[in-house]
Amino acid sequence: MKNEREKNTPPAERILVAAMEVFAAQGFAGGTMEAIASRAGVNKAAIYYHVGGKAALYETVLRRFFGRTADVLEAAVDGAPDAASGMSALIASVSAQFRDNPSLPRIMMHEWARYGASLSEGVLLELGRLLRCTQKALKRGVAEGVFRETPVWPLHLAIVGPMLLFSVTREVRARVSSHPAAADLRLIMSFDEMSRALTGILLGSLTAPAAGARRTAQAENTP
Amino acid sequence: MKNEREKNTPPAERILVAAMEVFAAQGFAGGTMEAIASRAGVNKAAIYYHVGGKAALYETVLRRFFGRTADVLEAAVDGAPDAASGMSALIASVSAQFRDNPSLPRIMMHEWARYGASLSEGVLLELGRLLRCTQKALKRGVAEGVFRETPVWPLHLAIVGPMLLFSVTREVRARVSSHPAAADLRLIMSFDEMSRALTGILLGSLTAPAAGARRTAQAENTP
Amino acid sequence: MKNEREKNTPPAERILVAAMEVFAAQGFAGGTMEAIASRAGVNKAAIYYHVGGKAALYETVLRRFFGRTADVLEAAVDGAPDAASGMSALIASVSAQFRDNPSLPRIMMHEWARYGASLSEGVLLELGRLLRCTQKALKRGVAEGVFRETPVWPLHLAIVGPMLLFSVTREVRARVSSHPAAADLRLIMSFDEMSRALTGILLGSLTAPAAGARRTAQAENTP
Amino acid sequence: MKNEREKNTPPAERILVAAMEVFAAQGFAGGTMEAIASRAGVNKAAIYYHVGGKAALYETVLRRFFGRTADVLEAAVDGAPDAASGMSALIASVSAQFRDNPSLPRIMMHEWARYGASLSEGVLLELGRLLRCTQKALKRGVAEGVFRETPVWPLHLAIVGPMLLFSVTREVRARVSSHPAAADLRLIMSFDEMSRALTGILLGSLTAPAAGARRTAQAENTP
DNA sequence: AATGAATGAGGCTTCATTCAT
DNA sequence: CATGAATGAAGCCTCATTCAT
Repeated sequence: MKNEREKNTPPAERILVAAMEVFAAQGFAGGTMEAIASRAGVNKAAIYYHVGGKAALYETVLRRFFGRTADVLEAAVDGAPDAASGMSALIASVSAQFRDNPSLPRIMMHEWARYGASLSEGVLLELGRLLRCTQKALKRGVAEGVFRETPVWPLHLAIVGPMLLFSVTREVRARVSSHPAAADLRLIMSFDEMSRALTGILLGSLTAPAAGARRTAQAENTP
Repeated sequence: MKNEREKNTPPAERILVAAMEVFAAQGFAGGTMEAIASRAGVNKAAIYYHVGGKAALYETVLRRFFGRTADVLEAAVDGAPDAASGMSALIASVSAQFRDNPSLPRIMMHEWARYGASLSEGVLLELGRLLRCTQKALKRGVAEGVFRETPVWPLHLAIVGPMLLFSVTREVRARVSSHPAAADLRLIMSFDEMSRALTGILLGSLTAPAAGARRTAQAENTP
Repeated sequence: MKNEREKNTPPAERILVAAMEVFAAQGFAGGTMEAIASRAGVNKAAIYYHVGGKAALYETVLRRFFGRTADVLEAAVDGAPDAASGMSALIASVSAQFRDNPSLPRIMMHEWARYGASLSEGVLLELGRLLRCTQKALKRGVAEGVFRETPVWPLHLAIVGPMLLFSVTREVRARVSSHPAAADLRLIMSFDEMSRALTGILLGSLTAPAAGARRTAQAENTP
Repeated sequence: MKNEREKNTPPAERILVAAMEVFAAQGFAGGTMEAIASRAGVNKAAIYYHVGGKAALYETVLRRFFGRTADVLEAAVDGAPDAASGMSALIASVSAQFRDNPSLPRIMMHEWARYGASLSEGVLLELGRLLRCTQKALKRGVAEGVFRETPVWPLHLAIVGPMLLFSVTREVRARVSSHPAAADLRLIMSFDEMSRALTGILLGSLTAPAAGARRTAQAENTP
């Protein structure tokens, strides 16, 4: 019962937010309607009245929040002055989204782990928009001649995967960081630092003269 | 009830494997003792006799399979002739582990998404070993003068994150790939291809003259 | 939402008809206010405004439709020129009532099966009028010397019982009649045919010289 | 919690009996698992363990008790020395079944009123056996030359319908019989009396020289 | 070592009913 | 008059766990 805004936000909206948080923390199976209702400050039956059953609620949450994220990423990519800063902005935006909406990465991970059991056509469309952002940022760089030709899909994974993992390990890292055995690992790091480090890795590779890739292939085949 | 080996494997082992698979697909909350027992070909009560309750079973699964993975990765890193191939071998090993044991990435994602609610001291130690592998591979390259100084943690995430996401999206990608809108995205890719692509990106960045990083920082500050 | 007359019939009337139909098909416990409201084309709350709660609605339905039936039967019996045709008209009227208002027999059966849980004083009076119809038709025949002295109650049951069962089995008989095992049973029969067959049985018995009854008693005692 | 036999009867049996009684009194929708469990003296979950969900329980009840009734009726018809006593025995058996198992007529009426919504293939077979009993008794009489040719189905209804109605009105008749307005109706009557009265009506008609039927037809067509 | 039976707790959902507008 | 919103109570069902054998 987050009393802060309980008054001014319509129940349907409060329900969606509460559901997002509960499903993020507990997954679809683990999240209970009871927990969602109490967190949203409404009666359990109100969820059925406004949204429908558990499955409908979950799907609505997925579509809604993935859609909003896609909106933000698209804006970030489109607003950049050049290709390199477009890619940087994309990564920074992913980072910021995950930082400001910690439920997002969690619910994504739960959902992927479940074989995307609740990924309806509508949700998949929103996910597709996310992938299109990476594609657009990449294509622009290639067109401007500053990025090497690179397959989209691994690049997308290389952006989202690390940020996902970084985001969801936040609490565990904080818990573990005080442990002497973890002292040298520098587990604590801000989203900005992580975002910059990742940008460094990826932009470095995208703009390099493809030497790295060649050398890697050699290393792979040599043994 | 995988009849294949039901006869020759001791019940306790069968239970752990079944639990791994069920928890991977459904998460901790969604996986039921009934499903695990039936998949293991044993009575429900047998699980309590051999392993203990649901929480104990889950924790045992985590420790067991993370431990085995750590064993394999350590061997891969230690067996490499030089730093570059060590890093390549690490990435390839992660890829192979996820390919051959599809439950592994799923259960990891579920667990991280849940705030590591079941990450006991013992499990954390196994996870620490995983991180040490990246650290060791990186340090060696730096010592040999072929890798730039790089923070371990982002590098680790940049290896594991993409491979995790790649692994768990396998089925959904297969489902979606026939869709016309996904035609140009080349979503279908073998673990080997993905592994090589990722190796290219990361080794390229690790061995580059650090120019990328610098340029990135500029891009970030320019706007 | 039977659009046909939705406009011209007052809400209270539409509600009663809808309730009749829903209660007939689902029984008191199974019929929902939601279903009734939607079928009547009104808001759920309107039912409370116009009629009252579920129990009041049900009772109103019972009284209303049983009362109307009693009106019709009384008219049929009173309008007959002689005793035999009075009895025939009674049976034919019961048959016609059940044919034209299929909810009537169903709701009666539900109600009787429930121990007449909702049979208030008012409803019982209407039911009493039904029984009086049989009584009147019988008495007239006895007075005219064409009917044997016969107990009213068994006769009433022998009229209403078969017609009830005939009416409510309509759909199931249609479903089953195509089955080869039911081929010789001639389950499909019009209300008119059934009514005539029943009239034949009952009038035959009422007008017979009471020999049948005596012989029956012998058969019973013979073992 | 009928303490009488709670000890010696297996739970599955107790559950079926309790379900029969509860469904008879309340119908399918109105009967609750809670009520059934408590009446059977078992935990609610035990019902799911032994029988399955509500629908399965209901169907099992229908099949079981209709089947038993068919057994009894078949035996009665087959054991009679001649056609007339066969028909008498059939009617008497129906009467005795309804008397000794008051849930039977109630559940039948509920089920018919519901459009036979739960009449699966298996249950329909048992119901078919009931109809076959009437058919057999009738055919025998026709073969022996003592019964007129008569359609089976109306005869069956004329036997079962009145007895059904008689049985389920027992309590209401008792309640109403003290009312002065009902004094002359002789509503209270034993099952034996009712059975004999009905036998008189039906045997009288079956053995009559078909005069009744002819006269009836005249009466119908005259107006 | 293994299992069929049993159960208390809790989860999802429906429903009759009320109320402010 | 009419209705959208809201809710407490109750219903069906599942599940982790225990226990006697």
